[in-house]
Amino acid sequence: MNTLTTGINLPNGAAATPAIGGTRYKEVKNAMLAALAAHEWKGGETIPSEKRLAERFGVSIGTLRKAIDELVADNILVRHQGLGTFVAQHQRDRHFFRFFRIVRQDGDKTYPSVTLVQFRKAKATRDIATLLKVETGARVFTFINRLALHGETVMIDNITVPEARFPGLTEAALRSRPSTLYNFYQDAFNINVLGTEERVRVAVANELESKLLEVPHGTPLLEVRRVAYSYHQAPVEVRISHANTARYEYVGASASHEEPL
Amino acid sequence: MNTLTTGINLPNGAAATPAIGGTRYKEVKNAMLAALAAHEWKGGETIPSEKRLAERFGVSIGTLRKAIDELVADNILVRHQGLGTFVAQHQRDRHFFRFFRIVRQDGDKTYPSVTLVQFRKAKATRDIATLLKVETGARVFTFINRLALHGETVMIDNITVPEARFPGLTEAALRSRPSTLYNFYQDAFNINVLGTEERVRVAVANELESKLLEVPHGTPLLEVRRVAYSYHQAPVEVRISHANTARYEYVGASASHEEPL
DNA sequence: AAGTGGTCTAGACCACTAC
DNA sequence: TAGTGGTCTAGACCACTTA
Repeated sequence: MNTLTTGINLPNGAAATPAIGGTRYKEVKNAMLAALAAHEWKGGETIPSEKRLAERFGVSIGTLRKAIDELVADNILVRHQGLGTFVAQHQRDRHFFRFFRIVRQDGDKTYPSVTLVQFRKAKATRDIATLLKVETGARVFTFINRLALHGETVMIDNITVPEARFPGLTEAALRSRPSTLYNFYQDAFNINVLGTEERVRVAVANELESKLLEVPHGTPLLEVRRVAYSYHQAPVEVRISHANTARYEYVGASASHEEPL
Repeated sequence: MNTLTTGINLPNGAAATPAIGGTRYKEVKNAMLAALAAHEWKGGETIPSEKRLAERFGVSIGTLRKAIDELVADNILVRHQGLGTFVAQHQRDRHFFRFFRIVRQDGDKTYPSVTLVQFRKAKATRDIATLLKVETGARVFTFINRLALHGETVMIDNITVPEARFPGLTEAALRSRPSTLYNFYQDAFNINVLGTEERVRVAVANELESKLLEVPHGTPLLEVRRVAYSYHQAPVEVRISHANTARYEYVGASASHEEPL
């Protein structure tokens, strides 16, 4: 009952940002997400220090940290003690296996060697358009990658991205990208893939796939349909993969806190 | 430079528990995990209040809360404002779809109707024994479930559990369980399934499966191999599922913070 | 040495639940 | 009304990085 301390804490709702989120730290988180989506801070860059951000949003360090905690848990930010907080960047050696989930049956994980097999402009089919949330017939780029592990072709990726989000994408740029595909999206088009949804079923090899995978026409394959999302759950890529699981397999759900990579 | 406040914080390492974990809240988390593994608090029960636990472990409420935060993130504890903190319990309507990942191709999620098809005692094969971390030839129970969705048989589960952890398991008990299988493990054997690992590939229907799934012998099916883990990553169940993905499919990795159910 | 994030504290106030 | 968890604060001290 210390009446002297009454009123020390600001009443809730007096936040500097008008964003709605129920609690202060949610408001701060949303404000930071908005800044990220608006490219105020870009992939790989450092964001302002906790102290500065706390002042900017008019909250205490503890509250600011709780907002950042969640953005780190979402793999959107990365903290480095002594260095600062960074916008997470897709890198070959970091988080690559969070998206690439094909491993040898003995558990061995290796990076695939990727070859671009086909690249063309096209118009979105109804199904693809629905997944990408664009109009049916909207202009898209579609390309096919062949993935090999230990020298063996294991999977064929059929990838579609909307032209509106990837203006000026060319086959040459795709071929000469220095790192992973998602790193390329981030560097060249400011598109940050934050998460994916995948559905898996059995399919059958078509002509191209049976040729590239060196299996008989009609061989059953594992089909993985992926939609990749950026900020605000905006879909940015649809990918249909067909894998030969004779010696490799798909790492499915883990149903526990995300495995450390 | 307020010398008066020097020494207010206890030097690190003066924790009440001898458990090692780098930081105080990790120590507290480990101590709580140990208490949970030792069944000091059982599934569905409430644990002591934050205030009491903070006193017990000799830390402040904030530190205690950080330990509980992680246990909640791991789906081991559940908080209810005004009620208390509980040991999470497997329930049909809560988290069921975290483990059951077969949905209709249009995305529709329904509970499967499960029928026990076979139950017998057996000895662990080398492969199963390796996964369960028991001796080859150790006594196990193995049973087969048929799962139907919308009246259609979609998946056959072949489940193996070690007898040492499931003493006295009977076919009758399995059949008369009132809720989900993992809820039954928890209630009847104090075994809390905390996470799973799954690998997916294409397989082929054997005689029993083709009969139950009503597909021709040799039809390609989706094979899901699961190992379920309890505290300390102890494996408690191996499950090999074969699914007909003509109208249903497997919900794969999400690569973002765990989807809200 | 200066600046960053990482941990920890002690306590206020709010929201919810049960009695 | 009492007890619980949920949010927020203000600040101390530690560990790490760079210069």
